[in-house]
Amino acid sequence: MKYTIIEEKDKIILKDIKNFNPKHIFECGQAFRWYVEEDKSYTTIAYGKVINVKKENNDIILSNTNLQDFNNIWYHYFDLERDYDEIKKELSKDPILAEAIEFGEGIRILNQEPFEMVISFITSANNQIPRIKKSIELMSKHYGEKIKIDENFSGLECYSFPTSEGLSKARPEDLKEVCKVGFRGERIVETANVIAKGELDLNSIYNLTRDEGKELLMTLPGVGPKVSDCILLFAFNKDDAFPVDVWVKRVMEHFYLKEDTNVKLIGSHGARIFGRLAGFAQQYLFYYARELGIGK
DNA sequence: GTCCAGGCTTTCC
DNA sequence: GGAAAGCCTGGA
Repeated sequence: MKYTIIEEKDKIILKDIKNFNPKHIFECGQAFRWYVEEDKSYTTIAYGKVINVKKENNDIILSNTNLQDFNNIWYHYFDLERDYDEIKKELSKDPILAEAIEFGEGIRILNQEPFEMVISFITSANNQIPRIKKSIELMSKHYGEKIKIDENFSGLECYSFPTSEGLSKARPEDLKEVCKVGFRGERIVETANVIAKGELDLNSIYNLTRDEGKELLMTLPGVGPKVSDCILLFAFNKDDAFPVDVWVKRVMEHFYLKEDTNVKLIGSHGARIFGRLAGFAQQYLFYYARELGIGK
């Protein structure tokens, strides 16, 4: 990697780093626990920590952290071991993707926590991003742990995402009334229960293929084809997963298929033309379609 | 076994 | 008032 890591008090600076834009990363649909600050920086909660991510010219400044957490958590969270130049070069052979990549040049696929991804994407079904974010914050506040934050950094209260044990004890009615998850309440509690009891070991999925992991995840209540692909891509590094949501359906029909096509066929088409990089293609296309309103 | 319609909570545009 | 990062159920 060509960038330089500089350590300052409560800060890590990634100097001259390419392929890293906080807006692109957080707003390409993979994450829900982020907040835009007045200076256009992003504050995010993950792995029980709170950090601020700011782009200044060619540098990225991570605040409220240190070198130890950077090495143990954020380096992998931001997928810094991966060479995005190579991915972009390969995908840019497709002229449509070349344009989508230019538009969302700073996208990276985060490595997020499995249980949080499972519950977040169950919550996302037939839902809207502002409401999904709100429900996730409410679940964290009521069933997670309060995170201690240096008051010099922020006076806000932040909570870690709940554990499976924590959420398994929730009542579906409370998730509906307090956390505003609607009909997804039962699914969330039942899924948390299965995982808390060890009937499904999420960690086993790291060693499975996309298809094997998908089959296992789809046994969980509220997890279907689309949600399972999101979990596989955003938590388990299955880069060939190609989640087909309404936006990807629109953009694929608009640019590639030229006709109304069912979701299953769009998924197999994406797998065929993008192969092992389908997940990255999906993220560039999703961000492109959603920001520009393509096909709407 | 596959495919499809209808229902689901509530918020957002 | 329709749509929303879909899933589940029942029937053909």
